[in-house]
Amino acid sequence: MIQEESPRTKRRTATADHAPIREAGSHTASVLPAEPALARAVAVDLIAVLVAVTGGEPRVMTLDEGQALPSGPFELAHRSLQSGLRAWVEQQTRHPIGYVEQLYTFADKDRGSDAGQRTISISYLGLTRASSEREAGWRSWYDYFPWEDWRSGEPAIIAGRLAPLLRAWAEAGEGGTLRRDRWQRACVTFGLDGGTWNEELALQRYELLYEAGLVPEGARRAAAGGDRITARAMIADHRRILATGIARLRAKIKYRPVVFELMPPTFTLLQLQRCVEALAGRLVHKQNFRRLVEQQELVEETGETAPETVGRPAKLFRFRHAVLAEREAIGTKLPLVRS
Amino acid sequence: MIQEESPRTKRRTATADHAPIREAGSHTASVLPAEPALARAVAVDLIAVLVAVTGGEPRVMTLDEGQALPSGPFELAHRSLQSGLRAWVEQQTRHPIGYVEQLYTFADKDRGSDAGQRTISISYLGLTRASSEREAGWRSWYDYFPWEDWRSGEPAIIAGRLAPLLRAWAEAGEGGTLRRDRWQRACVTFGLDGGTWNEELALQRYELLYEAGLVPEGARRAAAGGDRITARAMIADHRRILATGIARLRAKIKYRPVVFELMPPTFTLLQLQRCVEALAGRLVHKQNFRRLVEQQELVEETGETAPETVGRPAKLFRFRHAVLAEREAIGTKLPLVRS
DNA sequence: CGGCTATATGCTTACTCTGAGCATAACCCC
DNA sequence: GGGGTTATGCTCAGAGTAAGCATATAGCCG
Repeated sequence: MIQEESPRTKRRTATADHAPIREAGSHTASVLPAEPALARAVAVDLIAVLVAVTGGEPRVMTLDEGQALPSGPFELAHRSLQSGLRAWVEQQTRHPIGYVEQLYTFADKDRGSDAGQRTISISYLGLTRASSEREAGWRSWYDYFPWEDWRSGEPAIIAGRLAPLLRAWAEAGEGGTLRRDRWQRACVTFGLDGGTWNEELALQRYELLYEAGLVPEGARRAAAGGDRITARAMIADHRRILATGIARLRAKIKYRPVVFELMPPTFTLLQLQRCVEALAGRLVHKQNFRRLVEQQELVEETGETAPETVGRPAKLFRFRHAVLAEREAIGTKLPLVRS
Repeated sequence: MIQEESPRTKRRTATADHAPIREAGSHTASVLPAEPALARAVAVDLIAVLVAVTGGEPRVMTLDEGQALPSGPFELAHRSLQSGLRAWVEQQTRHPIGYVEQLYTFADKDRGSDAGQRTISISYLGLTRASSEREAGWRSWYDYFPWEDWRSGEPAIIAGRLAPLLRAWAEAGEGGTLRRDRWQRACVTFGLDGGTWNEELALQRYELLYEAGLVPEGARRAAAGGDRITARAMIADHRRILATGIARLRAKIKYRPVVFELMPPTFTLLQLQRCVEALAGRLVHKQNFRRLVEQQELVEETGETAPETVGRPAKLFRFRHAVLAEREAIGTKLPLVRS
């Protein structure tokens, strides 16, 4: 439900059409002197989707028994948003984070606690190398999105639970157009009814489930309580932020060499492939994957071979950091197998 | 220069390694009761990169004689960030904005006026259909980035001014590694020395010029004042935000059908092509462009032909809005001509 | 009317990219 | 040495795409 605009807002904007949002000459003063009350009630939070890959699983750092993403207030001492986040996270994990990227900034009204209080949440995606020890807080992100893991074929939960629930939701819509529209969206995002699975749509899928009232976070809109899906949830909109991070990372590994931020200094090509597969949630054609990685000169041989091997020993590679300077717009494309 | 962390920050984070950024159990209260002072000094601004294409030129809405992007405080009355921005912009332009997308959130310290005051700037990209009348405030974005327009071949400013200035900057670096690194970055981003031009690197190019002290905004680092480049500048970091918007839009038109947000209801394929070319800053192979647009079924014929034509009359098309529902991950790819 | 110009539109060709599969190599174990 | 396992090399066919040739349809001008 849309709240009415406050009288002050109305007065400001209705006086002149095509008037600049902010009057000329006042740009440098970010808070207009006339409206000091506006600054009072805003708090700024930083939220991190911190990702590592261990044991063949993509992990995300969580708190509170997996119910929340790490977050904390943005402080004046921080030079910038990113450095604030980076400092915190590096203190947590002891490793430097190679890669930090801003995800999205949220400020929906229902996020804050009381009225008149508002929180801006700036979320970041961070990649870190897996630590050898198993630390607390790291959870497989497929605990939260079991339908996103297609590495062993289509997850049973889709045909078993999601598809029927989504169809019921679609058919509960009022009007033929709405019904058709809902079902089409379900088919497109979840690859139902002959559609193909697109791993990059993780966020859209979660949002569709939210809209359909099929996740606990959307409980207010949900009809009955029995139609939920068996997956781990999170407080507030943290699971949505996680979905945002997953979608962004899945898209990014295809055109930027960011996977290497998750890898140890040296690795075999199969390890690299498993890492990509863990993130993408789907399998990759081995030979084509090697071809792509090698012909793009993303890696170079160390001359050694991997220890503790079962079959033929694999060569060890390291990331060619030079590519970061040489080119801007390349990455690891995924030669995906047809299902 | 990196500021020291405040004592409070140190105390909070140094007590326990691997401690959660925010203690378990306190997630829903976005501002911790123990730190009410942090919220006091933060203001939130919305900044818009509002784009239209008129007269074959990509235009951006500006204020204050082209020196600033429209911006304004985020208010409590706004339901969400995006709705706040959307409401404002629609009141300005009278047309509904078809497309709004968040760009980036900035909070660098030097943005605010006094110490102890901090501004968070959340920037958005908005697309609107060109209005027939020529309104004030719309400026070609190539006024700000003349090196970005390759539609008539390589802009003279690159070989004439930028390349020499960048080379001088590179050679002024201390140490062979730094010198080589600087020059390599210049070559990659600007396509110098046999490299190819990549129109999506608009932001990196601006940032390189900033770092080299070649734009007035980076004046503090600039050596002499005479080495600037003849282009229109903006206050604060507004030109950087504009570059962010340009880069984002140039990338997006290749995989999402957002160009149509800038087109009138019906148009010829050449008009569509000119619009894409204006945004991308480079020419496109006509026949291949048509093939791509048609075989992706992005448009449908209206049955009419364009009036006021010079040569053979062109068919009129309209955007097939159905594609937005049918597919998620398609768009207008650019069959770019080789230079 | 025929030629000229300008745009629109159709078609072909060569080349690259990529999904997919076959075949071989190098190691371990028994 | 045979079987199992992983690594690695190579080929092939189909899709996608950059580029160019050719034709169609209009206005204009002599």
